Amino acid sequence: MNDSFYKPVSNKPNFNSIEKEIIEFWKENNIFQKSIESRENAKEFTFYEGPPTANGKPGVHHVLARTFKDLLCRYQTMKGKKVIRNAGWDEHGLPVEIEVQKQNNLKSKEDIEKMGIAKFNELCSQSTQKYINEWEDLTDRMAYWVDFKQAYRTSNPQYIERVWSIIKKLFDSNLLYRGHKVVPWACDSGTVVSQAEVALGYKDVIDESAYVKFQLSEESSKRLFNKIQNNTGKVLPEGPVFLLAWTTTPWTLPSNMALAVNPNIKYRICKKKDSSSKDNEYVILSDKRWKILLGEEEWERVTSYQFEAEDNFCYESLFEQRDKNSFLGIKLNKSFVEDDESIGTAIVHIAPAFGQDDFNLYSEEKQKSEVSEIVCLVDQAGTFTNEAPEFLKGQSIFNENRKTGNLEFARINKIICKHLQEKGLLLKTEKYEHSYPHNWRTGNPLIYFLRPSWYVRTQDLRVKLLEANNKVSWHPNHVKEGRFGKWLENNVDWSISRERYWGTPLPLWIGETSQKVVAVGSLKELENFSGLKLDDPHKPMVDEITWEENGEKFKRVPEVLDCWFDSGSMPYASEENPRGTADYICEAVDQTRGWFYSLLAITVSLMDSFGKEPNPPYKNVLCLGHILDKDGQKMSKSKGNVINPWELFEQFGADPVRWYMISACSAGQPIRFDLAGINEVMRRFILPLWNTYAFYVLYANLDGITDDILNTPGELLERQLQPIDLWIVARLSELNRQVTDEYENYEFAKASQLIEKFVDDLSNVWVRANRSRFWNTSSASLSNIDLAAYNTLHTCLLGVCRLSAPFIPLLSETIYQNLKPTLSEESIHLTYWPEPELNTDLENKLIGEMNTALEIVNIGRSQRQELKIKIRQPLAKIFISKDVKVTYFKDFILNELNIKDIEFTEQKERVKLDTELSIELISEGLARELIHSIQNLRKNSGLSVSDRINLFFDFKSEVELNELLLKQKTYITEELLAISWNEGQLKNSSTFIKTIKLNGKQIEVAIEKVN
RNA sequence: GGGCGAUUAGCUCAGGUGGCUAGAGCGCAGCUCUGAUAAAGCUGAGGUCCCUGGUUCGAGUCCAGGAUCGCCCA
Repeated sequence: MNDSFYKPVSNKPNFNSIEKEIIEFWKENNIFQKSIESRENAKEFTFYEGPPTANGKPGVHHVLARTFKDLLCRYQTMKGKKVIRNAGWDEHGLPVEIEVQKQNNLKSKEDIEKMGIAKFNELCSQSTQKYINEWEDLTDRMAYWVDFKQAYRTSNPQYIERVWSIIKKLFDSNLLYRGHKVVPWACDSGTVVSQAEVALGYKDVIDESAYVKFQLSEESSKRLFNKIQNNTGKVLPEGPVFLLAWTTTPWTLPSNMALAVNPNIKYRICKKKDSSSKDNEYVILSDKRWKILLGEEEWERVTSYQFEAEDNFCYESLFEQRDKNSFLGIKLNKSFVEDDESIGTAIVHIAPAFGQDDFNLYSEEKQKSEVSEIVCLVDQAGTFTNEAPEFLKGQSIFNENRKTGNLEFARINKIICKHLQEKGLLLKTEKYEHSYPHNWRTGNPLIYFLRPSWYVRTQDLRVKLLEANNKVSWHPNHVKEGRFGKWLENNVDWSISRERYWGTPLPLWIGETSQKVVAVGSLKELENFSGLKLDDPHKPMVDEITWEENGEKFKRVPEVLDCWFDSGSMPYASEENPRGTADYICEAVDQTRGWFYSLLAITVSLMDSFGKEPNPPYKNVLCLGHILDKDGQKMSKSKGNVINPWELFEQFGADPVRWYMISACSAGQPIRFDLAGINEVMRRFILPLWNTYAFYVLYANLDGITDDILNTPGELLERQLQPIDLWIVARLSELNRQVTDEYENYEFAKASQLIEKFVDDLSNVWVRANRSRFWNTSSASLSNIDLAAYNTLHTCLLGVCRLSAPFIPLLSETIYQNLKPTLSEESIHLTYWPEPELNTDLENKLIGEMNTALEIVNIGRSQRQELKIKIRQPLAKIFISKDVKVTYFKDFILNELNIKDIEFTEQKERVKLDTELSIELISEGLARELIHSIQNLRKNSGLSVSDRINLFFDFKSEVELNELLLKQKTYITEELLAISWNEGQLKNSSTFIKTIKLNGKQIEVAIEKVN
């Protein structure tokens, strides 16, 4: 039918192409722009996009995040807000550099510098552009509305300039300082190795571990003996006292600065039994270990001992006399000094240059008192420096393993142990197998190594960070005080510099002699200092800018910024984004240490430097879990379980995928992504919704329904709405209320479940019970009762589409476009969020009574089943207890149960059936049996719903049956759209013939299509 | 090693402040219904609510300890 009012709808939809049409429609008509412009003077709702790095293809996890980003923005738009959302791209950072290194076979920083930093950075820049088109296409296809034209980009010179101004502000407020950081370091390539890369390179290796004797200083051992005497009364003969420490990295011993012991651990002081020796030798170690390490034969226990803060013991250097001030002595630590029965001595050798715990201990000491600089006797290539003991100077800490060709520590450890052995400072060595990080590219061991780094004093801001966090609504809530709160509570200073190339250059220039630091806040400022104009502030150009001041040369520090600082600066650094607090951000949980943190840390630091109260940069955060495959495994290329979003969209369409993600995701929990789940969503929700829509369109077109007819003679309520119509409208009204609440609470899965239940009620209760009102047998004009059915279904379809438009923007738009009343908004996404149709009292009354009616119907059905009376067989009466309030839905009950009359009586049971069958009832039951069979025949014969037919019967000798059916002739012919009723011999082969069994008796039936 | 989260039917998941005879959807079995539907309805089978203790008249829910999985940090 070409002149039908509604566009015909296929009941075998191809959602992929249907959705693509809508995307085209949006583009052609600038619907996204209109959704913002049409709210020009409205209150703003701010959304910040966490910038992805576009140096890889987007995957399903991006579809997940983008679904949740999109839906709330669309909802808020419908609520009337002006929702500005600009895309963003994170262009800097190590991941990009590594990608480029891989592609160009650059193994080390040396290789990069050989290539030239300018060339390298150019390649990095290109690498981030490579997939932007694909990102945009995917974003488009999945119907995520975000403005790419206004995208902020972290490598944009203006963006960098603004980041500079933030750094300057922090520096001027003394929130920035230069310190050190222990990092995983690859001596072979002279680079830092990222955590992710470290994880790639763990290997089990066997190292020579050493039990080393540190001699207590004379003064300290005197004090120790006195203390023991005072505490226990024991007088110990004089003799050297050694602390036994254990290390798996003897090569760090020359850089030792302290020993750590735990005040909670019980130690044992032992004395050597050897009587031939003049000296009485003592050793201190863990009580749990002395028997094993020393042995009862040669050693005796003297006393137990626990270290205290006042002890303040000192010990002698293991090697040639080093500056005494460079030793901190014996320090207490409860966290990393452990007492293990099978390993160590509970005395830990501390080399701050080569371990994070060691460095932390040093830093704490430094805060308490003046201490010397960190001792680091190995350079960044792994060679002992000139300050090292004579026998080590210029030696490498590595040697090549003859078998594997890889580097190892074996040689240097042997040399050092041998040296200590000769000096009597080594108890013994022991092979020790452990998992140790290696450079995953070269296979050589990494070391933990102290490097200079710039820090933001975020530790001092802990309280303020927590205060700001307090004002944030987290979804799920436990992240606030759990994962994120705990992270903030244990927050340390943020190391923001990286010894790399592709990043925002740190805008700090240092005077060569005075070491005076100047922070530069803009390119203009830089020009003022240097007299040089700079267009692109990246390395290496920026490093060429120097100037002289009072004869002193100022040069830039070599580092670039941590790319998290870039993205976290986004509210302040990008022109494209509105400043101020975001109403909403949404990323995966791992961003607690990433973007969630950098946004907060930068905002709070800035506020602090302006002397303002700490406030968060975001009000609501939705944390998403990670996507796993259907078996709970991480998706990875090597496992081959990665799902390509494009294939999903082609197979199912974007909206079904979105709906699956929304309905299957509990906030913050990992989601097991299963194609079977999308299929289920299709069957459970998408197809019922679509089929209900197709049903409406099919019959509305057949009945010539138009917008005018729906709207003229009057409003919905003036039509002859049946009780059941009011019920489904009440359900829609209730749904509106509930769904709105769930949206407001960020409970999107719950909202989706409510919508699914409604569509189920609409499709399987309301439509099923009201089919006949759409199925007009005669061409007579529509009754008001029938019109009311069209009105009701039309209202419900549009209603449910609007309530689910943020979730399924494409399909809801498709339906809206076909059903929307003339003069209504151009797109469903330009409409305003609907108000509930009814008041709650009326809602509750209608829904409550209908629920009772549904219960009655269930009881009736199960009674019929017990009595073995098919629904097709009409019954005369149903008796319902007077206490049951269902009068309003009387007709519904009678129709559903195929019963003629209802009577409310005093009775024990709620429901009782009158099972007596009159001739009339029997003939009607038979008629319905017959109709059912012939309808199937029509269907199987390929006739269309509206085809007219001629009916032929051969009743053979079944006279009784013939009479019974004749009584129902009118009913049967109307139902079957038959224009003639013929009895006798069946016609020739042009008809469709079937043998039908009725009441155990066989008759022959044929139908013939009328042209 | 630390932090956070999870563990409930074959599968995917619901179960504010303790009252549960533990639910839903899918799947399974039987029956029913069907001219919009790739449907639907009814009935049924299927659970030591991860384990061990504790608090309580009462614990899936609260507390302590442990196990396993995931993420983050060491």
